[in-house]
Amino acid sequence: MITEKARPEILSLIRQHYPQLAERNLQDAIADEGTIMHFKAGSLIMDFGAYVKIMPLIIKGSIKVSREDEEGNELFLYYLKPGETCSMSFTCCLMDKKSEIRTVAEEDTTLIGIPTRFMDEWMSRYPSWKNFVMTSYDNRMLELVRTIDSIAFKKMDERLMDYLEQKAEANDSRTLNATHQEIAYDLNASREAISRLLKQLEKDGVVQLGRNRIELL
Amino acid sequence: MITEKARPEILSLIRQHYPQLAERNLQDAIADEGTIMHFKAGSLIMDFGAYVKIMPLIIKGSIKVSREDEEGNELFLYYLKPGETCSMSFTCCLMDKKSEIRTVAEEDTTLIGIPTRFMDEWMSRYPSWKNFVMTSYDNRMLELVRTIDSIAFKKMDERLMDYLEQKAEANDSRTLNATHQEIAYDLNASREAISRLLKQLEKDGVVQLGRNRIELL
DNA sequence: CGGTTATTGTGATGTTCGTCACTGCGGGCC
DNA sequence: GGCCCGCAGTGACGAACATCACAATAACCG
Repeated sequence: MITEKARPEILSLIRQHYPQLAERNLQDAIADEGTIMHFKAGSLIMDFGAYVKIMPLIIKGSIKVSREDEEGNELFLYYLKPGETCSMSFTCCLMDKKSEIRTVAEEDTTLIGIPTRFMDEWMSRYPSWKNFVMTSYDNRMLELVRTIDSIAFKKMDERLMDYLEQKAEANDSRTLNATHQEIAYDLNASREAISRLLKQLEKDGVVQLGRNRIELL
Repeated sequence: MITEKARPEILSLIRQHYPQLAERNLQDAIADEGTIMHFKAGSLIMDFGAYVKIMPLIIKGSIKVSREDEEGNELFLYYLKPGETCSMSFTCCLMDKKSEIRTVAEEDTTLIGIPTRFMDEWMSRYPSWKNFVMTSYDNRMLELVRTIDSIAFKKMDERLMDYLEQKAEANDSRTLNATHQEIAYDLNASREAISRLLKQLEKDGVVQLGRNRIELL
């Protein structure tokens, strides 16, 4: 992970990716207090149980958010993309609580990290910040409900297709690099089941498979 | 549903059930704008797709929150109890969006309804209101993540036990009135499966079954 | 190039439900 | 009492995976 302070650059990035944060004073505050951070694809940004110290405003790339239970079962929840933030971090900040989720850089990712101590103050001071935070919450909530729908109501083949589509979008590419085992972990399924379903999808002409590679057609 | 304006009573209820909303001005505002509402057990408070017009502060009873997909599959999410509010309503208000959930009174329930147009203004004006809203969001988020854990990682017998425990708590009674079919709907399972699992739980000495009645031991 | 390791394919078998087709039971109501 | 009807119990069968045990490739590396 590489960090840098770069006031003018932050200003420009915010204006470009977060136009809804329109107040000049807020933009200045972000430029003053924020830090540009770079994460390499695959690097762990925040693990379960970690105390969150920054709130990320994502600029470039994408972040995979997932959940793990006590026994180590893992489950993919959703991706965060540029223009979005992690609402989970948000409450962790305010409440000084441990993280319930894990975040990993899906691609090479750039974000502006805001130290948590400003969250609360800005909520009262800048209406557009308040709206941004509330909207983020709402979007994440919706994302979680959709995840619930998916797990509760859909069968594995459909969940798999949804997953592949989401991953393709997060990576801006219809050709995905992933092993069947990794996918199985994300969907909390067995590798064999995923292999067989992928084979079926290939037979159906929906994907093309290679070693470590899945191409969506 | 019965509603009433009752300024002094609202003041007293708020102080009793929402001590964290400590600001006098806020309490006055709630008393001025809020309405006491009563719902009979089983009555529908808000359906899918409805536009939310009030935010409920629950005083007495409990509310069942559930989700339904396009094909009509239903799934129980969580209960709301006194001292809590429905964060989902909250964003619906702000964004003027349709509801993603259904809420039904589990017991006879009393709540204070706050018209949605005050939500936003109060957020900026009263820090304790802002904190209350943020905390509610966080709690609901956590509740959703726990629901995901339950569906994704647990088998039906464990989910059933969890469900019964939650229902017992919501109803303040270890003796529940419900048909196997109703439970099956809430867990998105088949009646037969629930019947068999309950029978097994009875054999294990965990519950005692009767017609329309389940007693937790 | 050969050997090692990561990845994928495949068959056999078991478990957890879902579905279907009934039976039995209990309570209310004519 | 006899009749319904909603609820609960039950057996048979199948579908959707999980699990286990390997075989078959493909990549990688000294």
